[in-house]
Amino acid sequence: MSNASERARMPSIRDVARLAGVSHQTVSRVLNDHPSIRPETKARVLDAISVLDYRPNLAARALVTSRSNTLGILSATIGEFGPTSSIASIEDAARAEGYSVSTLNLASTAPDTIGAAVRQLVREHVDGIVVLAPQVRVFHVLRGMAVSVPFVTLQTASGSDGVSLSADQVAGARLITEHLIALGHTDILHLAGPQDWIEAESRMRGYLDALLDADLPTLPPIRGDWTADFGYFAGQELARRRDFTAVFAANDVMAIGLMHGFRDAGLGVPQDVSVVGFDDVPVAAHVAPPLTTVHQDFPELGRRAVQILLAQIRGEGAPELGALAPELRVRSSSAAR
Amino acid sequence: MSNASERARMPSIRDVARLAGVSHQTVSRVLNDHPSIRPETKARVLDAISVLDYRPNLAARALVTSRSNTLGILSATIGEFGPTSSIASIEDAARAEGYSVSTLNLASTAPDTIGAAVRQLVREHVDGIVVLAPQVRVFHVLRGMAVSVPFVTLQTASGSDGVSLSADQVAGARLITEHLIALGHTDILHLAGPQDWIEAESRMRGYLDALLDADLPTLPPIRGDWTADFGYFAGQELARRRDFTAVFAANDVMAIGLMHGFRDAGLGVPQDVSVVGFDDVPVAAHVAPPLTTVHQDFPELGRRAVQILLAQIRGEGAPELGALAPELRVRSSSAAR
DNA sequence: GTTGTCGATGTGACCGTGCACACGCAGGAG
DNA sequence: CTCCTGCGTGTGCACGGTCACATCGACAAC
Repeated sequence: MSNASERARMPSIRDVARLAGVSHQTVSRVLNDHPSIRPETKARVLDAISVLDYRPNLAARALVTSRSNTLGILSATIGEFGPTSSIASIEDAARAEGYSVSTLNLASTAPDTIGAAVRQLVREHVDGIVVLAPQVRVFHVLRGMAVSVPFVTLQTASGSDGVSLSADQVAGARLITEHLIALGHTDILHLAGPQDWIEAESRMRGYLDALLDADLPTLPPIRGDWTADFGYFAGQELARRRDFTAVFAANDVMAIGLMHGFRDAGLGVPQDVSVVGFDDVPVAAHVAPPLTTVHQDFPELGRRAVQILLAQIRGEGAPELGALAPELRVRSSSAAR
Repeated sequence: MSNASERARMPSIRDVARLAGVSHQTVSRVLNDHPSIRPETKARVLDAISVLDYRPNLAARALVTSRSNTLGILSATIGEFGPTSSIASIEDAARAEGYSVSTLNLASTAPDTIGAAVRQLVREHVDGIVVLAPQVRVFHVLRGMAVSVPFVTLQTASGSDGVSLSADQVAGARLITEHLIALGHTDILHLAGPQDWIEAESRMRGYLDALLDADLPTLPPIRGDWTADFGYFAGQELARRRDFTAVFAANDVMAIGLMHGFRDAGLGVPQDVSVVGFDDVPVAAHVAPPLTTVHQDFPELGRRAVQILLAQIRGEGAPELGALAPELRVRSSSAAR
């Protein structure tokens, strides 16, 4: 009934030491498994630890070592499918390595917002940061601000300095564009992502490369915003023009909206026009018609990010990881011309 | 070129004090805006702070106050749409109140896994925990383990003790079932969520309540797993039976798969059978046919969770928040019989 | 004038760890 | 026998804050 449990201090390293009949330093050695310690002593300490149900105080440890065993995740993606899938796996991977994870969502990508976010994470003494901010701008800000902790960005590298990784977006886009070309399409339109997004640029580049290689004409791309609603309106508008027979949408969600727009305008997919997407979201296989798209292994991407970041933190060389090859998933939304 | 910057200690409260010509305690008072401090002194201190670019060391503060200004998020949902949307808003709300956020994903919901996760967060000294673990089992484990920090669960309360909140799932399910009844359907099937999930139970209850009130027969529900793939196979199977004219799927993703299954089996939606879902995922409005569903305000849910948790932490009374009313979104996948 | 109260500030201890260093003891080299 | 080396362990301090208490002057009440 009293506040006894509230007052009860957690057992400290010295309480353990007293019970085990050793000095606090010896306990510390056991905790950090220092080599030179007698097995018998170690056993006594471990005993005391379990008797008292002792847990090291992470704040105290962070204070003295000035490392927190925490990774920060800086995310500037509002509910996009890919990044969201990566986040969960980043977390798991980090926890598996004994790191905690502190997440921070960015509402805007204004440079000072980004700066403030990074500073906030630094304040929290994170040992490293994974950045999921696929906007070009964020990339530049980070490069310019001399972040004091190691960080990894999850996106296509646009330069060679700074550690960064991603699935090979260019290759994926090229793959799916070539798929359309192989089906006999010659007039292929691209419904792109927002200009600021690195992945939008990469996907467009892959698209352009494929067309160029095949000596096909390129149409001016439509700039979308990743949303299904935009895809829908674009579909309604585009149905009036008929100077294309296939559309490559930069992500599945826009592709689904686009098909809806075409449908409402009386255009059949894939009879009248082929539509393909990018990402392979879970419902892609089940919409009408099932969507041809490019599959990416987002969870693996997250795991690799952690691997690279930890190597950096520990001062090891970055593990050599080949680019993650995206895979074509051919379904029914694309057909021969 | 040297490691000068690496050696450079961050400025501490005493450095600031020295520069401002006051004691370290005065600086501390300024930081925690203590009332009795001369404006002039305060200005001098603030000056020194900005000159040195001083930032308080959170670990040191956490050590002495034994509070970390961090909230934990315990999530046992693998990529479900709803919880994922809530997480982002929980984070934002927490950051807005000056709290950091530490996220922890659960791979399994085994009791000891949950226990370990909670202990891990407690070890990290979080001041409170938001639990997004809609499984009944998790709920019971938490209730049984006397967690030493305040926590809030984001799900339908199945009892009155323990703070918990969610959109009113029962009401939403009832709403959409009544919609089907109003369209003249009398044989309505339910494609339910996994048995262990609280929300699956609530949605089923709403469905049953509506049928009971209307004196309609209930068919044994199908137990699904939330995935589109399951919905697809269920659709193919169910197409053989024709003892129903409408299906209420417990979430949109299953509904989309279900429609695909029906389609492949030659059944038209909504001509031959009506299909409705739950959640209102972004693509729901754009699949073929656009899906009738129930909209839930997940971000608001997250914000409220933080509000309640902080009130608990600060020892204030819980703010009285009415249940979040879900809204019916009628589209084309449901039609009169 | 003495005493009490209050505002503004300083002093020192303490939170729970890890680190640098010291110490005793054993064993091998000279 | 002395010296050195390395193992196993202990001692004291530092990390960067906050808290309890002391101090000191001004001013009001008696």
